[in-house]
Amino acid sequence: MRWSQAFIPTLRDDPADAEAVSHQLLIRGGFARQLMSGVYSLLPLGQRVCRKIADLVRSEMERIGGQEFRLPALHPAEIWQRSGRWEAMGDEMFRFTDRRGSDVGLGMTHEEVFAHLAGELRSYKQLPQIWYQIQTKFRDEPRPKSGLLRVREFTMKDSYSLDIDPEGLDFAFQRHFEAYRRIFSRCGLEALAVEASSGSMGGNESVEFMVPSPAGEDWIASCSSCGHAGNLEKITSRLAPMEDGPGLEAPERFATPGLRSIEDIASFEHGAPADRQIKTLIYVLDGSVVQVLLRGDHELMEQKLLDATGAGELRPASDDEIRAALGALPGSLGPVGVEGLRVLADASLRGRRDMVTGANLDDFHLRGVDVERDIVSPEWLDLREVKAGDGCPLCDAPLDVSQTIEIGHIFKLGTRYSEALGAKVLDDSGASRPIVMGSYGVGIERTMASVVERHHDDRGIIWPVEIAPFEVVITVLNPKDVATLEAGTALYEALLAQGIDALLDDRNERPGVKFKDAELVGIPFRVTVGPKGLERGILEFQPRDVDTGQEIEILKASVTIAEAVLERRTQH
RNA sequence: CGGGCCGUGGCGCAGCUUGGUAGCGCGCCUGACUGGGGGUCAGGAGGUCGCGAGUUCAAAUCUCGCCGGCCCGACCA
Repeated sequence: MRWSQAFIPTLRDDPADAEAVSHQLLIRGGFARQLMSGVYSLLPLGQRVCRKIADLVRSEMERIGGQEFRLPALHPAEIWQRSGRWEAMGDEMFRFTDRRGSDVGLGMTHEEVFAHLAGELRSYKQLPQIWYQIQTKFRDEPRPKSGLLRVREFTMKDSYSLDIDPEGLDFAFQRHFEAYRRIFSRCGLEALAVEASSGSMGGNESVEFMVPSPAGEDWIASCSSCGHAGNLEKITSRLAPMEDGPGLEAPERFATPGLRSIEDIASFEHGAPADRQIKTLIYVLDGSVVQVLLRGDHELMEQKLLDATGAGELRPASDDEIRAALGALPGSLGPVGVEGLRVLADASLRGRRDMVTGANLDDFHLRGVDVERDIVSPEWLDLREVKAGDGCPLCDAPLDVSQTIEIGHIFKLGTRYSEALGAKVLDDSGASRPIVMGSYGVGIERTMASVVERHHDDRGIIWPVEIAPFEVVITVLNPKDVATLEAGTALYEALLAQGIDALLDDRNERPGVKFKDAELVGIPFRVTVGPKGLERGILEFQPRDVDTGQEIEILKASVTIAEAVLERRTQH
């Protein structure tokens, strides 16, 4: 491609509404443009990068035996009703009614369609299968943000494994795990594999691939000692044991006028430090009011509450609901003596004595509370949010907490979708069995944006060669100088002939403009062709990630450059 | 869905308080000079001031409504 003919609309200034680095650079560099909230056009450069990522993903899927499909984006309501997700997805699914009055949804993922197709399988002998596609997904996100990181229309590679039994699923899952490691590594990303909550996908085990970034929306905890890591929605921690005194024979009420918060009680002279308090939260879980108990210095992780109870919906109770249930308002709530309400307690409270909590009487608290003695049939669950410094659940070393982007998620689904959509095969004894499924996703544009988050400097993007829009840019300093332009063009053609993705910057621009653009756009190698060098028979060759260039002989240039590029293409 | 902010040439912004000729930088077009880090000079094009009502002799500016976008939170395979 000749830059003078290319559509690469670079901008000198960052767009005012771009916050994330990847957003700024992808817009400024001419890779993408916003069409509406959460919807972007990929320009030629962005399309080239995404195509390379998709091709790379495709090659790794084929490597583990994946077969590519092309599936509709338009889905009849019926198959989603069968899996129960037509309702469950709520407003996040784009929906419309066609001219005949049928409900149609835009596909946000393809478990249903693949499970429907899997209904054509008859025998265990046809298994295992890995089916995949790389296509557009639609999700009506409540809040699109951060450029291409969180959007409403995007490209996803999603694959599905079909097996006769859980052991087969385990194997397919492991194969995907390895494929994903290769995919992200080839993209130049060090992705952390973490234990994750499966959310509304169902299933019992899932692993997310996370890239650390300040633009991320997920928080993970990881152990630098043993490598254990998990999404904060999932991971638990080991806490230092608390030494409680004997406490009182029975809880004792005391006045706490105007004291509402854990902090208030902690600083009250007759109170207790936060870790000696019981925090009482009232939630409505699938329509019924429940008590949630945590240690005073802990926060509730709502996703854990959903996962632990299997509930579909959760919200904090209103003040009216709380008063009706407990007779007091937030600030004076406690679990002691409460009957008829489900009590969900974080495991950190187990066995604690001599605690302080609300008395269910406004402006009064109780001291000397013995959890086992005074609370009616609590259900012990892991509900608290892990904090940095908590002990690793496996090795007790302190956990780090970091902000990350989720670029891949792999799930063991089990038989939920195959049962709902009738995907069954006969096993070796002639019995009908539902196919055991796994589901595995990678966001293509999000991966591109994540690479930018990880690979940039103050001048622009620094693409890994494997997914760079072009591998080499030849900067012709003065295209009006015939000899210079001819030398640049000859090198360009020589590189193309060797299969190198080269871009010839033949624009009639000042050198500074062309250098700035090349750096902004992030092409991994730049060759500068100028009259002064030509007189000496040399060109300047400079990798984007290095500060200084090196001189190379013009006669050997195409070979030298091609070698450098090939060396940086990952081996596979 | 709650809270905050913003819509003025392609991009970044000023003008709005106190109503009266729409402005700046960059970019773009033409020409000349220049040619190793966003160069200089000269000339030029380009704006329904988000949309709609209202107030007014007069609205980018004041009022109301709507639409769109961004950020924080809630939510989120």
